Amino acid sequence: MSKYHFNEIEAKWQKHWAKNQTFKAVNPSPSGGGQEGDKPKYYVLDMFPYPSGAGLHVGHPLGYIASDIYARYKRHQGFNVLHPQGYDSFGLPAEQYAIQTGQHPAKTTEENIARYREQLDKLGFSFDWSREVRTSNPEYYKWTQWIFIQLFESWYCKHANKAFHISELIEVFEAEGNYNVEAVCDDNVEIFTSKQWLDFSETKKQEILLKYRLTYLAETEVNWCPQLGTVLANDEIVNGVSERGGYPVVRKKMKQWSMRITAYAQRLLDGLNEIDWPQPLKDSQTNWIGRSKGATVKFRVMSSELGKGENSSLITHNSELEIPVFTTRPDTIFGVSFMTLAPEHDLVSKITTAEQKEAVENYIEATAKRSERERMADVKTITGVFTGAYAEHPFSGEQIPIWIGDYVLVGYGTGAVMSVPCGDQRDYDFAKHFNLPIPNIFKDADISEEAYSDKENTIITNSDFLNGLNYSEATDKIIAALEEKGIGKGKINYRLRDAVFSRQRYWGEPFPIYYKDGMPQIIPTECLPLRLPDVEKYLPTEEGEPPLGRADDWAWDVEKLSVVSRQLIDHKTVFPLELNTMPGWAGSSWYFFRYMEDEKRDEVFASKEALDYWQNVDLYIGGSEHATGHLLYSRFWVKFMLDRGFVNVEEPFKKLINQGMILGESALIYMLQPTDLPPIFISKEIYEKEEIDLKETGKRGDLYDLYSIIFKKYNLNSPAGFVHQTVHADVSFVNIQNELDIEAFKNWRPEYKYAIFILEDGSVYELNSSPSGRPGGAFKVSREVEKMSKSKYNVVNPDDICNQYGADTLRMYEMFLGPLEQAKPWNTAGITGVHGFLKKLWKLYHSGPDESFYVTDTPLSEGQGEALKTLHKTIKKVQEDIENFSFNTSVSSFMIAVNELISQNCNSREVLEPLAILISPYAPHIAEELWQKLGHSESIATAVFPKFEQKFLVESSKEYPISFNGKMRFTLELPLDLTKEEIESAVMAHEKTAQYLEGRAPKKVIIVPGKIVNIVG
RNA sequence: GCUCGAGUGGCGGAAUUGGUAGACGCGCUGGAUUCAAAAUCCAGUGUUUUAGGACGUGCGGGUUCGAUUCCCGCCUCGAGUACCA
Repeated sequence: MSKYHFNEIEAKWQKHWAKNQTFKAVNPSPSGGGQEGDKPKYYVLDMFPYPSGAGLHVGHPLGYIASDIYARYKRHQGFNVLHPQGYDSFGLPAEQYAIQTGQHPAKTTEENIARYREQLDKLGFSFDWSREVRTSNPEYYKWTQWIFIQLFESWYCKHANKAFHISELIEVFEAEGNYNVEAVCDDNVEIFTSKQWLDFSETKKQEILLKYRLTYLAETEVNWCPQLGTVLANDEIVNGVSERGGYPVVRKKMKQWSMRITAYAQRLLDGLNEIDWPQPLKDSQTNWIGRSKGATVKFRVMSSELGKGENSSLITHNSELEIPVFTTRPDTIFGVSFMTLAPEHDLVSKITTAEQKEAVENYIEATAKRSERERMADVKTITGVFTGAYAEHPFSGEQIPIWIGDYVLVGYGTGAVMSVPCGDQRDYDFAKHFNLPIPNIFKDADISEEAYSDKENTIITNSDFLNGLNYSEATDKIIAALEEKGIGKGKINYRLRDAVFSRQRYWGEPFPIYYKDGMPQIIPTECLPLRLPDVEKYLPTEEGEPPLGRADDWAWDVEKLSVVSRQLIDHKTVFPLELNTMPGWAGSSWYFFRYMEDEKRDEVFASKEALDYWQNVDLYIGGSEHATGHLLYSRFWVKFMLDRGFVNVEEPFKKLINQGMILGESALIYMLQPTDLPPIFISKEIYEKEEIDLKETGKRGDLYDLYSIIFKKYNLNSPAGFVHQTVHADVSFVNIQNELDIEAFKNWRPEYKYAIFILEDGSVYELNSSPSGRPGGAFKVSREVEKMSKSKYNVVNPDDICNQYGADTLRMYEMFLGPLEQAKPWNTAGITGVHGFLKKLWKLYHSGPDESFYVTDTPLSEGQGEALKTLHKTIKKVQEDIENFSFNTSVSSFMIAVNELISQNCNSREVLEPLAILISPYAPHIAEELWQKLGHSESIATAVFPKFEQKFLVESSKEYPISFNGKMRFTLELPLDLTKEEIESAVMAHEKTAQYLEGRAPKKVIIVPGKIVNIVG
């Protein structure tokens, strides 16, 4: 009578939840009272998606399902749960699409969001949509701009180790100049007194302040991608090409906004100890920040004319030039035999001698031509050139030749190294290649083949006052000596660079900045948002300006306090606005705070009460690809916002889980494309057999005979070469046996319409063969596991699965696939098992006549304890599993429980009611339906999670495994309250024991009560 | 190269503190039901065997009464990162 009609049930409850706002989170009232205020809070967040035109595929929901299970579980546990969702809706694809079609990105974004929402709703997530955010929404990016202004108006004090308002810095400048200021700032800041400061012009003051601001403008060498017409951050480049599109990237100097994230390097590192994140993710942040401890040392350049003279005693130290280097091994300073500068180093042109000038210039030109990618790919080739100049060793006074080489990177450290060939492999290789001396300063170390880089197990020698010391002793002593001489000091260096924050794009947040006398000025915060202007085209201008350069109304009137036409720019009251926009990570670096606010969104980014209540994200779920992007930038912004008192947490995400990627199983087809024929497709086994035969015998076989028949038929000569290629077929044309739907495939592409197919049985399928006369053989494709992508036609849409099996099945199946954090290929082979389970679950509650709902209220009597045992075993397991994010194993537990309860003919409310709650985080729709049938009018969402009671699991006896020498031989049921001695005598008395002992006396009997018995003998 | 992770049946995977290896599901085999099919239900399913057993968690060793689990050395695969001084 009542079958499991999942489609009806799911639609019904999705509608019900939306209508009743079942999952709306409520902030406690400011007075502190209210029902919600009594509950502990819990904040579960997914990394919000970029709404792409392709829609959701089955991989997207994996993390959302996991977080939804957790959020629902926490509601059952009595928490006030915040589980919101939104869209990271600024981004390149919408803009690329706009360039191609002229369609406004806002419109495509809107459409894509609508589709995403429809797909998400079908999966039954318990999101509170009333708090949705969209980063491209002006009401939202108003606050992104606001935060930018706060960064602009802040500086970082190294002494207090936090950020302060810029006005506090100005006060210091006015009172005493900048002599005592310890700030994170540009390298080239001049020292001035308070008087000098007061005498500076306004523009000069602004210029100086810009060197201190946490976001600043600087001429920086950036990764420029000509095809995309924009700058890319380091984490947007993969293997020297752009992450999106795979276009080449070149180095280029541009005036760009940067974020002084380096100010926070140490705190970003330290914070990792406070948060519960996967170790690999923490490791990659640690590597990205790249802390290394060492020292800076200044080497004085010798006057080059004298330096090359034979009589070195004549050399005077009158050279003004110094080369600072950073080294992690100051203890090896007496091993320095040359120095190497990066080709781009500023000093190169100043120190190069006349004789070497030509060689050096040629070398610099040659390296500049090599792209970053070539330079990276070709690490083996050693190149370099001598500058002709020498430096003086700070302790021995020896002259050290100065070389340039492209193994030294201008962007790291000081762009120069002191080369110690005996201790560093790169220096060693360079020295060998150019025949430079390799003095050995390690006692008993063999450096005939390679450098000796083990710093722990060595004693320094040939090193003057460092002789006989080990690494750490020598390091301490040399740093003290350097500091005493004033030519160096201990230093921590970070690999982390300041983050470039400008993008030459349209579809991003406009900077709230205009330019007066070339200096950036902020737009008053009360005028925000500064809305993105309309443009006719989304491309850069002919002059190479970003797309915003095309906007007519894009100037700032300081009197009217509004955006006006560019025509009106007079640099007196109307000024040009910034043309760049912010990068994708701007909006995603603080969105988690926005969800906390539900009412005063116009007044604040999030109110103090909301921030105080929700604090930070308790559980964050998303992909590991954001390890060094989003997850680092968010942490940086949160630390900054804490410093300035806008929020009250040091870290945004307390616990983080990376869900593994669901991969697609692409369908690949072998193809031969003759010049005058439609393509010929070859079934998998036929092709692969031929490949093997060809390899083994060197002869072409059956497949080539088939080809010649085909070619003959069309009066063609066989092509000279048989070049096969593989093409992707849409996975929807392929069934579970990897057989292709040939007709669907032919209709897919016009060029395949007349294609010829060689089937698995060797027969040929052509256009002319009528469907009835079609040969019996199937056509098989080969499979390859790849990332799901539109271009590989391996995308599986969750909607199809939902229609066929239901959202509850999809949810449970995705969890059942394997551990959450593991990457796994999508394969629907097992889905029927999970679907069958839900049908059985339904049946368990419908054991009445004609499959009608039947649950009895009669309490279980003594003898029916088995059902309660099953229930409590399951409660225990499921609760542990959820808390350990081991969702795959709890699905098995549910299967076991339902199988057992069916065989026990259980229909008791005492068991079936708690079971419905247990399962509701996983399969919420069926659980709600059963809950309602059980007679409840309230949603199951906040029903109290069943309490595990040990008493139902107490056993009186145990089936002991009896093993001999560690091998299990038989089992023996014994009461659990026996002592060791009693167990031993019971086991020894058993006939099988004697049989396995074969007359030997046991040497030893190990008894672990409640676990095992092991007899050694 | 470096860092991290993983190797278990035909497949996805389980075994959370060292204690009966292979839970659960898929697939496969046989059976029941059916005119037939779907669906459903029942039984079996690591390999091997002389039917007692032997072997079995990437490979080789070790610790232990006992190792998928701990230690040492290797192999393979995956991810990240890369001339970082």
